[in-house]
Amino acid sequence: MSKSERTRQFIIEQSAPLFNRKGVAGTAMSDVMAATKMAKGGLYGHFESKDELSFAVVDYNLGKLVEKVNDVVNRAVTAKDKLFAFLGVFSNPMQFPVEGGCPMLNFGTEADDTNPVINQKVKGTILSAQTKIAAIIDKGISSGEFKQGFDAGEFSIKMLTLIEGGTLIGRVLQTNSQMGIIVNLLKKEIEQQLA
Amino acid sequence: MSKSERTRQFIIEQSAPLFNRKGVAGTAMSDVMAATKMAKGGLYGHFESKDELSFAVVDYNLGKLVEKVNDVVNRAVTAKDKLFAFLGVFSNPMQFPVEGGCPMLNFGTEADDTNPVINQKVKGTILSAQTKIAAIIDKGISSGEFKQGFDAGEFSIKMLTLIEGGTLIGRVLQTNSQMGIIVNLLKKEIEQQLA
DNA sequence: GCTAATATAGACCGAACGGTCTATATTAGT
DNA sequence: ACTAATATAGACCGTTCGGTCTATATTAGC
Repeated sequence: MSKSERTRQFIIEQSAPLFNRKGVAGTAMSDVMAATKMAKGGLYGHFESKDELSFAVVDYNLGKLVEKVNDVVNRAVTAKDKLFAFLGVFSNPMQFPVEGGCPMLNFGTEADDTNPVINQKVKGTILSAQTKIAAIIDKGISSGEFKQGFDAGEFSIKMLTLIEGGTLIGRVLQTNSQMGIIVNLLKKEIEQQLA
Repeated sequence: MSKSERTRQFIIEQSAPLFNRKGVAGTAMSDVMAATKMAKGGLYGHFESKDELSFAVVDYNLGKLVEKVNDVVNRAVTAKDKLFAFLGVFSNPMQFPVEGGCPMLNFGTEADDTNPVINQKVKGTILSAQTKIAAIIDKGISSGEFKQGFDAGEFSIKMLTLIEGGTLIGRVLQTNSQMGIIVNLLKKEIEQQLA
């Protein structure tokens, strides 16, 4: 990795929590300057606009989340454990790879009306997350771990919806308790589908 | 209502969709000037800062939603119908009283880290919504409409979480279909709790 | 160690931001 | 209809925004 590439990556990493916490519109290049301790000229040598930086940062934040989920899911063996591991990432906000909460939620709400590029990125992440959940369930059914009747499509939608809704409510209420209830609820449902 | 009060209300109403769509940080006073066709001096005669206006607008948007929910819920007679009516408000985005989607979601995500005043307003609305759902269920249990075992606390959390999560995902994916699935799921669960 | 390429700092720019102020309309009370 | 109070327009202000440009460091190849 060249020096330029390393610096670019450094800028993205330092900006990631800023954008995730304050939003794209709410984060100024001066904030990025402060976080990186670089001057404006330095930054604009690596990104030709704030837009370009924000796209890279959104990719980074979404990517970190996906990476984390893949990581814990792949470490688990059974389908049930994989689903539980997936839930675990969202059940504890401290476990989040980037501070500021779930980037799907943060960038999803900000971008929906105003920023089609970012909207598309979030869209892709949400769809792939649902697909991933459904795939785990389908595999679990094939292997005989889950009942035949387990509706993978419906449950994957429900699970991700509850996760995102729970994240929002948890952040607004500044408590983890409701998310705990939600996650336990989902775990119970998963266990009921064990063959 | 005095002229001043009417004008103040007019400004709030014209600004409401702006803030709901573009967010507080994303909406400029120049946008408000355009929407109201008033000059800056006129606006600042009624609000001493953008902050004060944004607080009033958030109150208005949240209030309109609560009002709409109360309206349709009160019109229903049975507990089941009340819950269904509640869901109906969120199932169709066209039914929303203010364009730009659910203000709990919009302002909730924007404010969580940056704006304690707005955060508190959203917090209050979410809690009162959950309380309202739980109250409907409890009444339904008392009247014998619902089973004794219907867990009002848990279900109210689940229902609002699914609603908010579904709203987010619906907005990001730009489709109503997942929300339809979520709402049907909730309706089925409610019907299963009928005595 | 010299040189060519690259990376960076920081002064600078115009535009847009939130906000103020005064002169002028407009209103409401008598 | 006159006047006192109120509401409004729009010029103006300092600040901050995203972005540019040039002079200077710093790097990498030979």
